[in-house]
Amino acid sequence: MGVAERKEREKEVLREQILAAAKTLFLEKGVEKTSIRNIADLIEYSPGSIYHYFKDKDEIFYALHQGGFQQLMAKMLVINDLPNPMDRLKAMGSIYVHFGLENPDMYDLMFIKEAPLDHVARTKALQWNEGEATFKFLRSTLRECMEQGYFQGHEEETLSFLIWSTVHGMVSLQIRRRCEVVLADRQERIVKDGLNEFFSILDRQSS
Amino acid sequence: MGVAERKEREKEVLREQILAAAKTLFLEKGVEKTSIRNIADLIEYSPGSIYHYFKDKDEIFYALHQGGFQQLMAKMLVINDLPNPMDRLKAMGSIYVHFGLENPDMYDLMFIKEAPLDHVARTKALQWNEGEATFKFLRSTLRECMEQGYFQGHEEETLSFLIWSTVHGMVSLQIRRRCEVVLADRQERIVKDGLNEFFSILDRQSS
DNA sequence: TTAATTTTTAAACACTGTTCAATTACATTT
DNA sequence: AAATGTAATTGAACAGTGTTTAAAAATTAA
Repeated sequence: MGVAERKEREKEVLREQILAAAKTLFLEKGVEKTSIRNIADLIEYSPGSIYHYFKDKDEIFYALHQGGFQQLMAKMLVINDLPNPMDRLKAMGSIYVHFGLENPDMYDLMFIKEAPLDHVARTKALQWNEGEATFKFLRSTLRECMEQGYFQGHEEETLSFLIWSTVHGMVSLQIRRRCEVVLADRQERIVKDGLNEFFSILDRQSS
Repeated sequence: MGVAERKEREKEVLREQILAAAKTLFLEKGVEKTSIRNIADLIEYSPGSIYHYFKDKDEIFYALHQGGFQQLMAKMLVINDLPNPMDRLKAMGSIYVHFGLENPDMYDLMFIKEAPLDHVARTKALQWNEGEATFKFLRSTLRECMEQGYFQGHEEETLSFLIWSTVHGMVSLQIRRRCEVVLADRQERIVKDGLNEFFSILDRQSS
């Protein structure tokens, strides 16, 4: 008698409904302005019922940010076509930056907001698997570049962090509106221009 | 009869009191967890009275973030002692990063939080003077480096943005706790190590 | 002393995340 | 079919948020 299994499935369906509603509202208005009551209204349930499916608001947005990492990872995987590791490294940078600029709210949740990491800190023992997987992907690509003679004298982990910081810095300054006031006229182009300058510096790190 | 002037001064005193109380609470608990009622309690006034001195909460935190820029600028000015522009550029990077790591809440307010720029957007015509002054300081230092033969083939404004992004990226990934989970063991050192790797790359941009 | 002006307050509004006792719905057992 | 047990759902409540506003208090000017 698979009644327990059916109820399990039904529960999962409602969980997904909550997440879908949360995502819709969140992409419209951002995390802060999406309330539990908003989500409950959209799926026509009472606010309290959401707490039978998620521990708190942070857990909902942790689940959403996981979807973001799957999106980003899927885009990243296409670089495996490129045989040259330096091309892969640069393609990763482009994909990362484009993802951030095209999905600013999701990027915000993944790399800026504290909500998902607050949840991580309270449950799993300081394990942010989503971020770690992405970082390892960068590290392994960089290692291949170093094996081909690039970035001699540098340390793999530190340089990976530096590269991540550079692209994250550009995206987050743009997303959090520090560009539109300092570089008003070039607002739209500045990140892409900056990325190209970055690539030309990377290319010169072969000797 | 200087009664108008005296009242003006008294009003200014209370404005400063509000800001001081806001700063105290904000450095203890951050922006979000500092409420108007908290500030009012601390100076022993009613919550409503604060709105006679500040338009809204954003204006209070805009005023606080101005103080942060003064702090940062004061620290920056000591680099004028250094005759070599490349030394000045690197010193600026060190000062910027140290400021961020030692004053994470203030850095957060200055370069990550949306509160101050929300206020900018609503009042002045898209002018963020504080950020602009700091950016111009970086640009003029970089220009001197380029005059000495560094960073040939690069564009001053774009490269300034790239350098800013790099240091901002490192600080903000650290502050928003994306390091402690990905680089758990090196959490404390990673930003300083990253900065040194960055300096060694900058030094090589002379040919 | 009266009139006018400024400052301050308490109360209210419309929200927020979260908890919890009570109710409803459903499945299992008698 | 009726009674029991369990899981899902609810509405109300709690303690908080930023902000507005009408009334009151304090201060200045006439």
